[in-house]
Amino acid sequence: MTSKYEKIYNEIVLLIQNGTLRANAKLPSENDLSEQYQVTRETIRKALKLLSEHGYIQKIQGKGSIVLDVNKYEFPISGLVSFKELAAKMGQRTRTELVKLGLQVPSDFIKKQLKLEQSEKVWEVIRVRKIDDEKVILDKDYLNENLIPGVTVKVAQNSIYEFIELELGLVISFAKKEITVEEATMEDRNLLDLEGYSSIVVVKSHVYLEDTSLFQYTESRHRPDKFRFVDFARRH
Amino acid sequence: MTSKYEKIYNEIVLLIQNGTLRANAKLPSENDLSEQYQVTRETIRKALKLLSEHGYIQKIQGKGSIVLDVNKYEFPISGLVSFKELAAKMGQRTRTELVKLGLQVPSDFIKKQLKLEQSEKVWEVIRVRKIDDEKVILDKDYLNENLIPGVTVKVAQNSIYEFIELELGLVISFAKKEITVEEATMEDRNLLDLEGYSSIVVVKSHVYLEDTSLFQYTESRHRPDKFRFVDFARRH
DNA sequence: AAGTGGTCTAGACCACTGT
DNA sequence: CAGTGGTCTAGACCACTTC
Repeated sequence: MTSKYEKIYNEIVLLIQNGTLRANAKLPSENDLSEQYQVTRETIRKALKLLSEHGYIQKIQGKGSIVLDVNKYEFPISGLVSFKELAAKMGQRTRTELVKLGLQVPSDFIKKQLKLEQSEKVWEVIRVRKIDDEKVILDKDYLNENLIPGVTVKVAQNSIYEFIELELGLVISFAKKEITVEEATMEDRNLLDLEGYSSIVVVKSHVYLEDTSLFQYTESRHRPDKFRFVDFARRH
Repeated sequence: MTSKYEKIYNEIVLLIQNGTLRANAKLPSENDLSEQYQVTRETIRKALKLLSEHGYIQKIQGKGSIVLDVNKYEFPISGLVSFKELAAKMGQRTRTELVKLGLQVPSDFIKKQLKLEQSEKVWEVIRVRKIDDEKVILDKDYLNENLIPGVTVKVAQNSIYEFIELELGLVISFAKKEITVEEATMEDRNLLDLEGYSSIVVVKSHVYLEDTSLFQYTESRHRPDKFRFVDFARRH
């Protein structure tokens, strides 16, 4: 069940993406929109709030709402998006290789990252991401087996997030991410095509479910020249 | 004039930051809060929406709102925060050196970045940021002089954002940012203490005012070991 | 069944922008 | 001044969780 304001949001996003609403165009006023969509103004405002938060429009008091210049085919590691979802936007240029999948007693470091009690096990999933046939990203995932049971080779080769959301019916809610640059390890050198680069861009994520339980710790290790992070930020 | 929901938001943030509301504690229900603050539930919900977006709480349908574990003294380059605002959180360990301030005819590159017409001039502001007496960040700012007139040495040494918001009375609204890793230039080597590092983390920003006019292009160039980007992201 | 958050309505008043 | 977005109200119904 999608709400009215989400439907309106999606419709307007489509209008912007297919060019019906161009950059710098003015949206109809909130009153007009509430007339058009046969809902109250507050419902329109919820849709416009979403558009504004996602960088599609700018609201200006007393004037109206303006369509912003969206750079569509950016590479948005921003937000909380799985590699498979990213790859879909990049076309046929990406490929994933599963290096390792196992159910393990975690190291002290992983135990600390996942805030585990004694004797809980974790899935270790190590994957190499190829872009244009170069191995440029090393993803090391650690998943709490109590929360995420039954990870298979098939799942790891396809998409863990898809498995969690569709098969297990869980809702992924939020993540805390940290980007740093570190010296490449022996593992990085062995598994990636580093081409002489000696440092690695590391994106560390702690990912949580809707009920605030921490289910995943990930290190996504990128060759520096292939790393790009794009962000839209509003000032508060 | 701050709205009711902003006041309520600020009050609850304070309760979380000073420990009155600890991590994993449950907030009163929305009905209780609307009773407490003598406002309607929708107004409470606006305050809670803000708290949720900023990573302070998690709302769970049918259950309630839970205080999240906020890592307070992180280094949040996330969002849209000036160096001076950041420095305030880091205590007495930072210092800014103004390297260059001038009003110039822009290069083709800058003209393109700022989408300038013919013959418009820009302020070039080059500053080195020291942390613990090491020169680790090189900030190169380019400001459209038509929009931001009268930048002085004093302003550049203190805070350009403070000048824009307080002196000029303009409202900074949003930015598009991009993080990449590049080879250090001669300029980087000359102005920073690179300590043998050959690459630089570059944060490029296009910053806009409330009326969607683009007023600033910035390159913030960080020594890799001193760079850290922290982000809170919700999945949509 | 009771309590929670999620959505939606119909209306009001305000602050700001343009003419 | 009219038209815009920003805030707030009082009430309704729904979906979900817990007992």
